[in-house]
Amino acid sequence: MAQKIKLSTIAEALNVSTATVSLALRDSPLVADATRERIKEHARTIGYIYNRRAASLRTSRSGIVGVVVHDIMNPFFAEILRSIESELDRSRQTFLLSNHYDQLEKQRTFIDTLLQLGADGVIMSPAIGTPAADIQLAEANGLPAVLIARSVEDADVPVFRGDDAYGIGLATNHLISLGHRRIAMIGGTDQTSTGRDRYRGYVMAMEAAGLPVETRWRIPGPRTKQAGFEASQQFLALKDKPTAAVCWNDLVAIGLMNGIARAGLVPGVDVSVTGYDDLEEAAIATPALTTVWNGQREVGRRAARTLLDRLNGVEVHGGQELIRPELHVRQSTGKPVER
Amino acid sequence: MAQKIKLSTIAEALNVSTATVSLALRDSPLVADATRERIKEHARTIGYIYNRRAASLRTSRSGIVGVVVHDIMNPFFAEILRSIESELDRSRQTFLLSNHYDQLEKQRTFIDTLLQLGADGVIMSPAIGTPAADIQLAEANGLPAVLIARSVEDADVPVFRGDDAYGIGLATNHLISLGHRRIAMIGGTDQTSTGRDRYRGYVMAMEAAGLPVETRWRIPGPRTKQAGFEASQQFLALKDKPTAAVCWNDLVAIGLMNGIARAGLVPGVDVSVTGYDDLEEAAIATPALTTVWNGQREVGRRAARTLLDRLNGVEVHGGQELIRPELHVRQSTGKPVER
DNA sequence: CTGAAAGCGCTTACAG
DNA sequence: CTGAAAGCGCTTACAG
Repeated sequence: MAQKIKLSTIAEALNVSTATVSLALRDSPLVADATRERIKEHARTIGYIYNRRAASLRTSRSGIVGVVVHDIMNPFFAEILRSIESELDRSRQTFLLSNHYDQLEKQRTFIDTLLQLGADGVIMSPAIGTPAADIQLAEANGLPAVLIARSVEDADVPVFRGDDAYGIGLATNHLISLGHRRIAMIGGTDQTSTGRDRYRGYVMAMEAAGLPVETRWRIPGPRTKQAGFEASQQFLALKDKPTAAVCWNDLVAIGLMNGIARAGLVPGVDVSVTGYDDLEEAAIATPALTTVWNGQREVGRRAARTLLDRLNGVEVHGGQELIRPELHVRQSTGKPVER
Repeated sequence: MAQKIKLSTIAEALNVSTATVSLALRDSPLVADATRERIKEHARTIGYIYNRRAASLRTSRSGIVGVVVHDIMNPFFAEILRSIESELDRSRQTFLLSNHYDQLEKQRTFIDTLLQLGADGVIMSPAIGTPAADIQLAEANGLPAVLIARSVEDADVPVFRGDDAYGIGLATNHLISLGHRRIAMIGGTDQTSTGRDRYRGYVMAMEAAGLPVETRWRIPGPRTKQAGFEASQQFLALKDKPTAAVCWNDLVAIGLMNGIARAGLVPGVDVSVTGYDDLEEAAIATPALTTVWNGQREVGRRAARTLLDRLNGVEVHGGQELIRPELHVRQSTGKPVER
């Protein structure tokens, strides 16, 4: 690798100042057209590489936006990420991705890295137990934050998430209207705002219909296909086995249906199952999954836009913005069959 | 946000030089223990944030490693990424992730960003059509590269991937040994080294067993669950319908099985299906999928280690390193049933 | 429209 | 063991 090419290399070769080169490369109208073209042409031919670290040290804007979620491999987040990506792409921000796997320490390390790199902002689905102080620390050091999927109490930043209580109510009421009276709730945890809201939505719907809510019908925990698959055993062994299951998300629902099928029962007939999120996969599952669309693309798009607005100095108010979910009925739910 | 805290803030407060502070914070043995502790303690209490841009401008090491793959949401890559992540984590490198969706332009933009940020290295699954020159450009500008999953002709860098011809041979031979004679190959493309190798492995196994290879039994293209699902129609309408299908990967296989089930046939009985990759999902599919373990974790781990070696100045030789796949037999394959 | 000079916040020889 | 000074490669007032 030859001598490093920098602004001054170009400046010397063309007999102009580095200031002129700098301005020309950034298409400043201050530079005469001819000069600008000459400079850009030369930069291209000698293979000049812009040094963003140097620029950012000077300007204190880095062009980096951090995104941290529980797990990027989870298709729910994957769909959100895709829409954040496409939104950010057009603004020429680089996005730095990370998982925290719900470990506060990992999340802190990532935020620290962003601060060190002088990132312009962060979009995060906060790890379980994130204190408001962690977010305030970021904000206080010039790293504006926008939350997705989960909220953090007392953190005065914008939050975009689905209306979980309402959404799970749609699924529960759908089952009730089909005639189900014993309905289980599988998966989720009380440690997240989402978990609490969904359970509350389920209980409210049951009670509004005058149906009993048995604590043993709740199997908390599962959030993955594998865990849903394993939960099927517990579900099938339940005394007064429910005829339907409201699942935490599509992954749990699909796993549960696989487990039910493995046990020789027919999901959608012997047991009605609802999912949540409406992943691409829901429509091609067997049977096709009745589920609640959770507005992933919308969440990602609005979170990204809001952050970009903040970066551009637009005044943005904190607080939750709830996306309204929709029920998508398919083949995994039907009238109850008693055997 | 108050006055920005920097090295000199600490130096002035404690009446030492910035050099001493800099050394102390990086645990240099050159600094007396007492001084070091005093400095670190003070840095902590006033909330000092290390400015990596400034440091990296000076040292020309950034602590950033780029990783770019076709699609991080694809579980095959997801598993590779997880192992890269855990390997990189212990070396305190930050990793910058990106998708290129097989678009050369996106890949180029990403590599360019890495160069501008002064990244230390890149691990990539090259986009279809990546010329060796793209990789040489990176290397020439001080960005060492390591390839995963696909190779690029004439690029003299380390490559880690599975032995695809051998692996698909395992699946094909398994079906042949069960008595299948008409075997389809679903998915994949001739535009990637992986695609060519897998098709070659299938053809070789068929010919070695003296079986005919009909071009209409090949349905190229599908690489996703959705596409596999859609391909089932074409497959089921085939003249002399094959009794088994070797699929490009687990996603295609699961999609295909869903499509077969939707048509009223029983996958694993009426049609035997094999996958490729052995994703976590393969074991809980219905029926459980017979597939070929493709060594994702191994690929990620070794690619990351090799890159870290290069960063530490260890001499590394270019060229392919093939991970040997293994057949995992489950319920989706059985003796042929003629109707 | 263009140039000379200062400065962003670190680290690294070098001197003591 | 510690300090004074130069320099990494940009951008930004300021002057002309």
